[in-house]
Amino acid sequence: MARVLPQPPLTVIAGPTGAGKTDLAVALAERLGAEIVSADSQAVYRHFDLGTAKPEPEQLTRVPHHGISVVEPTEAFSAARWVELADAAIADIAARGRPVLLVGGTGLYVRALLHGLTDTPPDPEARRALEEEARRLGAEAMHRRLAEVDPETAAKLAVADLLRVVRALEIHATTGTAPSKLRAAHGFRPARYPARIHFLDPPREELERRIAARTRQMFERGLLAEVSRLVSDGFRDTAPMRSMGYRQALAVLEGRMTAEQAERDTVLETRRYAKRQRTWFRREPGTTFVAPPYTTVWEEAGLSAPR
RNA sequence: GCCCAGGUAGCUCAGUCGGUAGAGCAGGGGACUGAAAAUCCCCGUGUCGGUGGUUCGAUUCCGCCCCUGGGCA
Repeated sequence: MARVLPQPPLTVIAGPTGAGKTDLAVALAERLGAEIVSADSQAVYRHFDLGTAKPEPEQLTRVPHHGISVVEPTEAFSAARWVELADAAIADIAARGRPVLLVGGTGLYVRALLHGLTDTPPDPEARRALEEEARRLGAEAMHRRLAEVDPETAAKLAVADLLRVVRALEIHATTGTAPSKLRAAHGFRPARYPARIHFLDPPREELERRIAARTRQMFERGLLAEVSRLVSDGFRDTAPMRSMGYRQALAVLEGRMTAEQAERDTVLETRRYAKRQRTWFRREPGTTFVAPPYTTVWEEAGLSAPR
């Protein structure tokens, strides 16, 4: 665990896809002489460029970015690995005497960085065994089993949420302790970084417009071509291929969807995702929701908003 | 102008043998501790096109009107 040093609060710029995080962050970073650490679970993957809406090359040269295109899609990535990367980047930037701007919409990553995760690394073997059992016995049986070893966690998880049920059983299998106990103990640790989180929250209509425009642009710029390249490079069954936009583009290439359907579907999914992001950050401590033109973000950084 | 089929939730439609109605999609709310752009949970009142009539009671039956689609002129 990183040592908690006395430091000014970390400025975090969060917000739904399409709210304008990148543009704001780049402008702000230039004025502050800051560097940007990206908290985006998809932008970490190399080769997945168009559909993840990474910053433009021109923006990347204007301000140093960290956490973008840093792993191969075939690597098993995780929130914990991202935290390691982010910790290292933050330390580096601080050593250079420059401010840090944490920018991104992945709630789990932000929370993991700010508060840490429990010390329960994954156990691929245990997981594989559990997944195999789940295939044989079904979700109900797995949930029942979790209820025996950790009733508290079982009560919180829906039977159908196999992903979390299996992970909880995996933690129990490798540590011999109920995950709820580990989490409760973890809750008492101090924050790893004090932080001010600004959640960019455009009015619904505006956000919908921006999501639609941005999705159209992705397809126009050649998302289908990118995906076809990714498939022939062997990235068909990787995590980022499952994300919005990529999933739909793949369906088009495999003849399961028309291009129009794909674009429409991507817009819908992105809208829903934006809602989930809002829900997540609503209960993240230290978060303020701000509407465009986001002047309070500038003011809190000690600057006056441009124009 | 005539004939036929429809007009029910934002959309597509089901249904009520007369007791004011329900699915899918859309939409909304929520959960989230190492896959997280993932995974998962919950939420259905709307002048049943309008207006008269029959009836204790009409969205349901009858008349007329309006609208939409198709056919015939």
